[in-house]
This record gives sequence, C-alpha cells and structure tokens, in this order.
Amino acid sequence: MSTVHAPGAMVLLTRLAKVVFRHSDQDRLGMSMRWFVTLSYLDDHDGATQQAVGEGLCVDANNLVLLLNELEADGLVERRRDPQDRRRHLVHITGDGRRALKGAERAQEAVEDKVLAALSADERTTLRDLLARALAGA
Amino acid sequence: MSTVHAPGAMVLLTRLAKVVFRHSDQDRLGMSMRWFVTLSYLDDHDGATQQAVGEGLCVDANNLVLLLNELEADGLVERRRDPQDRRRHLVHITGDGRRALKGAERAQEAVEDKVLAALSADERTTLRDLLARALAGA
DNA sequence: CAGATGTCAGCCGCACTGATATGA
DNA sequence: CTCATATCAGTGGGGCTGACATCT
Repeated sequence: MSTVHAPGAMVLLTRLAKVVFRHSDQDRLGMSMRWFVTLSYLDDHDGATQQAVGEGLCVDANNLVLLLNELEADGLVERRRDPQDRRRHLVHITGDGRRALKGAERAQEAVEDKVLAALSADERTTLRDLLARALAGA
Repeated sequence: MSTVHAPGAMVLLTRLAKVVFRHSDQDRLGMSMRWFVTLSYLDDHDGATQQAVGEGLCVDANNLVLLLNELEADGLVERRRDPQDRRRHLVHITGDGRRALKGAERAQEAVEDKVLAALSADERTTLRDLLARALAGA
C-alpha cells in the first residue's frame, strides 16, 4: 500500500481556501468575496491608510485602487484625504457598507457550516482562534 | 474606540491563504504553488482519475488539463489510460515528481515557520489536524 | 532635490464557457 | 443514440510591472 503521507499545514490551508472560494459565490453572499473580505477588514480598521489596507489584505496597491473604486462607487466605502499628510487616503466604511457586510456575514455562516461540517463547535472556535493569531503575527 | 469585531473563520482562512501565497514564490519552492499542491495531492492519491483530482483540488477540469500537461512535460507526472474504462486517465506521480515534491516540502517548512510564527508547535499540530479533518469532510 | 503615496495603462497567468473527439 | 471523459479555443476578471501625478 501507499504510505499515508500527511500534507503540510500550508497545503491544507491553500486547498481549504479554494473550497471556501468555491462555496462563496456572488449569489449567496450578495457580493464578491473580495468585497466581503475588504469590508470585513475595514470594519475592524476603519480609517486605515490605503497602504495599510493593501498590506493587511495582501492585495497589490495598484489592484487596491480598482477595488476601492468599485466599493466607493457603490457607496460602501469612502476615501478621505489625511489632513496630516495630504498624500495619504484614509479609507472609511460607510453605514451602507456596514449593513451590506452584516448581510454577507449572515450568508457566510451557511458556507462555514458546510466547509467546517466535520468539526464540532468547540473545534471551530479553536480553529478561528488559531487562524486569527497566526494572521496577527504574520 | 471602535468595537473589536471578530471576523469569521472563512474570512480569516481566506486572508491567511493569501499570506501563504505571498510567501510561496517560485524562487523559494522551486516550483509554482499550483504544481506543489497538485503533486502533494497525487502523493496521497496516486493513480486517481483525472476527474477525481479536479474535484479534490477544486480545480476546473478544463484548467486541470493544462496543469497536468505542464507537469507531464516536466516528467513529474504520468497519465495512463484506465484499462477498465478507456475514457479515463489515471494520474500517477513519477519518481522525479516525488523528488521534486520532497524538495518543495522542505522549502515550504520555512514558509510555515514564518506564517505560523505566532503559534507554538502544539498549536501548529492542532491547526494542521483541524484543517485536514475539515478538508476531508468537505 | 529625493522620497512617499496613490493612480493609471499594459501584460500575463488563471478560471470559466462552449464546442469537439473518443469511448462506454 | 445517450452519456461520460478529456481536450482545446475563446473570453473575462485578478495580479503584477512600469510610468506618471501629487504631496512632504
């Protein structure tokens, strides 16, 4: 028989992320995954500089411009000049943005139930905690 | 102050996966992440049908054709007709494929150390176990 | 002047849709 | 003939590089 070879955590993480992506279509969430993740980040980091958002989300600065253009055109996000340094843009989530986010979060719970179906409630909490701490340290 | 709002596990997973992707460049691994994940899967599922590989990795059947073409051209993978059903292709990893995989795995450990820097060895094991079980159940 | 920030144009790898060929 | 499997061509959105404008 072939040896049961255990893949590394990075491979598992990458593969599971693709599963999440597969289940997180526009129809279910009411918005694209990119929008959802971006709004989620801004909900926690309201008023962050555009640069900080790019680093936090691992999205290219150039690409972020287009992404924020879309969100701002829909009124979910606002760019304001930093009075202290007028080169900077401070990115804010709007009331509409928060409302849209809440809706997507509720829809995403159904996705989580499917993706983490094999895990108990306690295990899901543990997973969430580990992911959050890893992300904070990276 | 703004409320400390906790993002869901799916958002955290998606974001951390992008961090992994960022650190897993061709130079470090010696191959692309797509190759690495595919070889890793075949190491555990040698001789799987092409269709099964696509489902397991959440990669489109059409896209998988091109991906396997690349791997086969480099001699890391072999496609063999299934004698029982000559429509099917059984995908096998070659000796060269296993060697290349081992090298990439070693390089990937360094990536894991960076991405999971905030977690202890025990916590990394726990994370790996939870991810593996979630993946198996999805 | 140099350095930082954001914007825009262009290119490329990747994912999906549709059509085709082969075999059960 | 039908259904399944794999392949290929065409299309679209996402990610990156390079050049430019604005501000410190």
